[in-house]
Amino acid sequence: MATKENPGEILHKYGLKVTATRIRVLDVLINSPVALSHSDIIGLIDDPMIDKVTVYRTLNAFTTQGLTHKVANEDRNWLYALYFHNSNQPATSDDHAHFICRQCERIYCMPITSMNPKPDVREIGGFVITSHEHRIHGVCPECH
Amino acid sequence: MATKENPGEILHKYGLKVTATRIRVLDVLINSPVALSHSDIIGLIDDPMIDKVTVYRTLNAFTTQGLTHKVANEDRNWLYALYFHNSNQPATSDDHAHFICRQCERIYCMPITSMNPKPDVREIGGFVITSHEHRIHGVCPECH
DNA sequence: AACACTAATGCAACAAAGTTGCAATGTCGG
DNA sequence: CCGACATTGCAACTTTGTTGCATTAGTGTT
Repeated sequence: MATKENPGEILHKYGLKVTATRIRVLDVLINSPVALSHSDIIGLIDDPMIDKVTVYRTLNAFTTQGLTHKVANEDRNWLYALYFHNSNQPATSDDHAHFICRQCERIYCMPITSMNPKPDVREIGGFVITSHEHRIHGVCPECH
Repeated sequence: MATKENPGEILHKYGLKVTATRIRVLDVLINSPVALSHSDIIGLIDDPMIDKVTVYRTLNAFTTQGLTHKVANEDRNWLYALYFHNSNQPATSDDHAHFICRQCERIYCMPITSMNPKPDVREIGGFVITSHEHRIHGVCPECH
């Protein structure tokens, strides 16, 4: 799995210049089982010298390059997660679901399973379906 | 269908005091086939005397009382829609889907159909599922 | 190892959506 | 019609995220 590589190699592979802030942000993402917000990441890095704008731009660069994807939480803040977590091959936003724990409010990116069925029609009443996003609410393993 | 009643009756039925702003906001929602943002509603009322804070509080009151529900759009702004649109019985957030047009970006609240399958398991890998929200992307009838 | 090209950073200022406090006003049951 | 209580309107504020720009740093080439 891609997380066996070190952050520098991963950044290079995704066409991103290797800088100190990017390594630290990527490291935090690699070590998280859940999607993280900008403020989560700032908190986990826990260094007053880190610049918030640089972290915003880092996350946007990661997402543009396809290293991460973003998903809005229930408070409508962006959360970021690596694409290659929970699967061996790169995922796209179309082929995984998001599990939102109603207790801890954390969001897990889930691989496709029977919990996440695709629509079985491609068109209905003039509405043409091209993709779907499944947001599954419940309680995560840590919360019970 | 509930939209045959007038706005005053509807407000009363949902335990909301009948005021001029509430009637105007409800009227805009009744006449829209899609979910509307705060700024959409302000624009449709088109009266410089309308107060934005009052409209925010009106929409929160509608949602608290179960007259409307809110859904975040792709820009993570809240959109509001009547619960009783597109169905005869009141819907909950659990049993309908949202169709997001990738061209006009409008969001339609859809009744349950085969486009919107429920997860066929209630638990997987320690994740207990209690509800799901289906966000379906595609092109709406107006855009092709 | 040094160079130069280009991208990334750090700082301040800004933007948009939405909330809060509070005095003034309006609604509605009795 | 009155009084209790909810709603309104205004200003100030909060939070999240973006933009502009001068400075700094990474990277491929020589």
